[in-house]
Amino acid sequence: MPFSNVAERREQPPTLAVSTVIFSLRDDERTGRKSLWLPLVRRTREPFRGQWALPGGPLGPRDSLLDAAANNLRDTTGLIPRYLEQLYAFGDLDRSPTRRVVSIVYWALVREDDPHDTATSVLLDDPNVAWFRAEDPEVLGNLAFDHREIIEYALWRLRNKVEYGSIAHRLLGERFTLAQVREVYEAVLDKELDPANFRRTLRSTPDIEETDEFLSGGKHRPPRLYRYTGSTTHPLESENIS
Amino acid sequence: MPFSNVAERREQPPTLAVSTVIFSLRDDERTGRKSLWLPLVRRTREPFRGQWALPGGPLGPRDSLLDAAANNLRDTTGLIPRYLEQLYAFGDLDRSPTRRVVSIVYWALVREDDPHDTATSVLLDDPNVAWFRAEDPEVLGNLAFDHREIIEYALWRLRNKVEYGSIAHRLLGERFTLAQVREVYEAVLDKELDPANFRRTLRSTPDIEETDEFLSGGKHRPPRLYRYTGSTTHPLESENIS
DNA sequence: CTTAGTTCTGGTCAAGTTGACACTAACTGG
DNA sequence: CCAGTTAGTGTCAACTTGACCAGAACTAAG
Repeated sequence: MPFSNVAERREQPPTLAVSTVIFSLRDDERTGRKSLWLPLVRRTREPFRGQWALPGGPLGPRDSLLDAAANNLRDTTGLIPRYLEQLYAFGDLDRSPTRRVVSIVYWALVREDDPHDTATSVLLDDPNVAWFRAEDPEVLGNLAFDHREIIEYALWRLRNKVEYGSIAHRLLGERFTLAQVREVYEAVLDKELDPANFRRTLRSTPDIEETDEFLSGGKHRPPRLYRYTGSTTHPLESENIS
Repeated sequence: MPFSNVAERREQPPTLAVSTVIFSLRDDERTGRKSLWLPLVRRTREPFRGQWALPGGPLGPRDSLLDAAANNLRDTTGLIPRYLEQLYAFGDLDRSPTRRVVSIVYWALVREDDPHDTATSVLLDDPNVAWFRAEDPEVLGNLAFDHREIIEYALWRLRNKVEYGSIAHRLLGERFTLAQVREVYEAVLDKELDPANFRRTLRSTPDIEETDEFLSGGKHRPPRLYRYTGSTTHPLESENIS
């Protein structure tokens, strides 16, 4: 351990790191509904060796914050999310037991079946990366650093955001049924919604556009597919990955 | 200038700084209504010497991010806001022409007549600190660094926030009339609101409580004073200044 | 003292939105 | 072709919203 006491390490200039909370929608046998999952990486070094943590790493001198988050994510998990938004900067003095670290945390929404998302292969092969239910108390209770608070804050932000904006499409594919959008809302808000009323409100927003296609294969009338148009987020919050 | 070219300075570890956008509500003769004002400090050193900039400074090794913002604000402007919330971390490579700087930006809402707010004296005596209309194009067009974008983003966040939460009371005193709350909304949203309807909606929220007092002195029927109760913000976003 | 001017405050009404729910449409699988 | 399942439409009552009216309660002018 590089510093023997708190006073000493506090004199060091703060280190800058970047981490990411990634949410995806997956089936949850426990509830029968879909719910939110997130990938974690196992720490291979002290402190917190062996415990699960958010993917992250130091800020390189040549990377913007966003690039640093995206690059690190690619390297540690194989994920290349289309959507990455800054969540919060965490800078308390005692976040890490060994050094003063300020972490800029990003959050991402990914789709299980995204073609960009090469993660499936990487994640399956690497025992140090795995997906967990975002609200599993077992998981949240044993994370490294202050990552529990970070995830809980990310969940809070997600809920707030889904309520008054449309980010649901980021968890879905290019085309989607209204029932899929409803599943997103149900997973995030954790309650059931009336399909008919939900349809009515969604169709009244200008952001979602009907296509001529239908999704067949279910044991029922094939639902129409829709497409997302429009952008309600601030430029700062919708930068694209370079 | 410490580094002669871009490639060289980019190899340096990023410097961490903290800045703050402070909004206050003041009379605006131009519109007749109240509008948002913010204090800026004149830069005394290169780069951007002589131009106006947000108050800010480097992150000290012993300060949390919030403390750093609060302390710096006190030292440069004399302001001690009750409310300080993290806005965003700005970290693009070319924000500063001389060094790589990552700035954690906070934003604050202060009241003109806050007893905490010792700023009046300091601000009046110091020619390098002054208040400006937050949306004055003259001012926004001549700021140092990327501070124009930062302020515009802060305004955007403020509008979003005031729409679905109650932060108006932070710009007002302990007790306030409903008309004062309406003035806040009118200033932030930049449109007039119907007093009767506004009253109806405000009184239906549980966050605002009637008192037995009335405000006399106006040339009209004295309005009842109200008090704010309740807290809708996430713990992370309502930390108190130490 | 009266009256004009002002804002506060309570109310009404029509239009729009929301939640609950009934019912028909269109597919699959036996 | 019939049962099962979800898609999608329609309706109704309750609630919310915006526009506006009118009385209440103060100050200031005469």
